[in-house]
Amino acid sequence: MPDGRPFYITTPIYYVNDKPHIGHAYTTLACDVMARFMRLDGRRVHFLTGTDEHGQKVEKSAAAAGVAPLEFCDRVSEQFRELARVLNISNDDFIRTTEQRHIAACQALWQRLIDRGEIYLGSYAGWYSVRDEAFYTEADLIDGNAPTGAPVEWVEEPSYFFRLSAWGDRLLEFYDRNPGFIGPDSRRNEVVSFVKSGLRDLSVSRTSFTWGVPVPNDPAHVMYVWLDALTNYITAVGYPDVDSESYKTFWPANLHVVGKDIVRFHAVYWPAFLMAAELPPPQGVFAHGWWTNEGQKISKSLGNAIDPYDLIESYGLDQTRYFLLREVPFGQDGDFSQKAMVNRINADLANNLGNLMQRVLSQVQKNCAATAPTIGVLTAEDEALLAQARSLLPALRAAMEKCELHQALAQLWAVSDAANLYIDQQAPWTLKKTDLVRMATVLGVLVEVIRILGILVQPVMPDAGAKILDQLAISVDARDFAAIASGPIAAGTPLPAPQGVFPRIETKPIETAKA
RNA sequence: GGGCCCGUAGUUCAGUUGGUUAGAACGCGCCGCUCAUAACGGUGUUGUCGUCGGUUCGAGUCCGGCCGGGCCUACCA
Repeated sequence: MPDGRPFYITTPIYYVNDKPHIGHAYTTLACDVMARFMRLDGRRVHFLTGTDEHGQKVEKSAAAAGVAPLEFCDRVSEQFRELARVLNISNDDFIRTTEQRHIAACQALWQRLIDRGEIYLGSYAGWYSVRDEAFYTEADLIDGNAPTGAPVEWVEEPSYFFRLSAWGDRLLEFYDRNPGFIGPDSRRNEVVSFVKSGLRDLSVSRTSFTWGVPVPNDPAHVMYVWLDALTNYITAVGYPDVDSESYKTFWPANLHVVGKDIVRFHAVYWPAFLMAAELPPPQGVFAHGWWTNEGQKISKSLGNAIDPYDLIESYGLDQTRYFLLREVPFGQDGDFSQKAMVNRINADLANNLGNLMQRVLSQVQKNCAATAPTIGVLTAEDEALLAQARSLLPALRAAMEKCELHQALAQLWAVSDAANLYIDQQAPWTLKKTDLVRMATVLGVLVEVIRILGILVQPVMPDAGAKILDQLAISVDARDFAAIASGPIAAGTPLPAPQGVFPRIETKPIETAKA
């Protein structure tokens, strides 16, 4: 069980030039759900998140804040750690690109690429705008000026290049052989057409600033931030020690979850870098979408960012986790609204699952002497409901495999629906007057279904899942997926008095939009 | 400009390789139940499946035009 098949999943490392917001929370949450699922399913999981700390922007931001770059990074990186704590994220490691282990990994990878002739020294030339601190291509220019209107000058500077142009065909072949490498399909199409349109060599060093990983044997250059950043995924499992236990176990990663804005870096550059270094590319890259807030695009100018801390405070942690993953098909854009949030919480959590538990357990409490009911002869209806609940695990595995987190939740709730229907049809409150043995069987079947739901809901709602299982007096070592098969709680096991797990929201939605 | 995707009930969306009366959830109306967090169950409700035309015995499901919307089109990350 603990030494099951490895599963290595990563969030992107978050750029410290930005404060944590809903987008970061969402990505990390999705990874956490998959990581927890796999762990409960007996897989050996390595779940990585962290911060990306180099680059010109960070150097500038630090200067603006009047602190040294590393000190600046320390502060912001800590905010991301804090977010992970508050979200109850189960990451196994938190990497920072300023760590020594990472710098060593980057330099080792670089050297390997140099040795193979995949990186060469050339010069980067283009129209540079001092005001924008950016290069523009000929096509970008408008009337000889930058698109921003700033004046530009022709600049050439020495730069190392990665021979990306040589990898187009091999990338296409790789995508072809691994149809599941990029998800969802729409992103895959984009990436394929991007690669088909032809790749140019990639400038992978900079001389215009110093806050980065020094290029080996050429201290005037620091590495291009994406080469640096992407390498974190192998740093964290021990690279360059490819003989290490962790590297051998976890590389290649099973899944890099990313926002849709950084698909190209993960699905094109990263596998190219790795293949060029003769290292195996990751097995999957999945891009999720963006949130809008009450129908509006989130932007700094509108000041309508969604603060994850506000959501948690207003609605509860597990409620927030549930909403973000249930409301929108994973991979698509979605809209956050107070109304939708309250609706999900009340309809799915309070009315459906929460109330199911409450009505079952309160009857058990009153009519079964507060002990687990004795299950007698099963009818076809009993068998059908139990079979439906027991078929969840394989169905959820399939959904997880495809990153269909919303589908997994929909399936869970379909069983909760079925249980609500079953209890109405069986009417144990009527059986109480006519057939106590049958009543116990009905309640016993329901308790078993709730047990299974409680176990399976843990990846998304760890606390709520624990509360559900606490109320069924399930010991902590009987809460993984393997325990599903071990069957109902022994009849006669004392059960505590039921307590509501998911309260309804009766009041008006609370204001969470941050100005 | 080139490429990809989408437009289905009030809302959010499902709709395998074209095939009987187009589905789900939420919302809403009515009925039932009373164990339960005024929750649950039953039942009903509305759709020219964006639009025009084509292929076909038959198209939401394939082809083309048009309208509307979104995304990608590399070196800030």
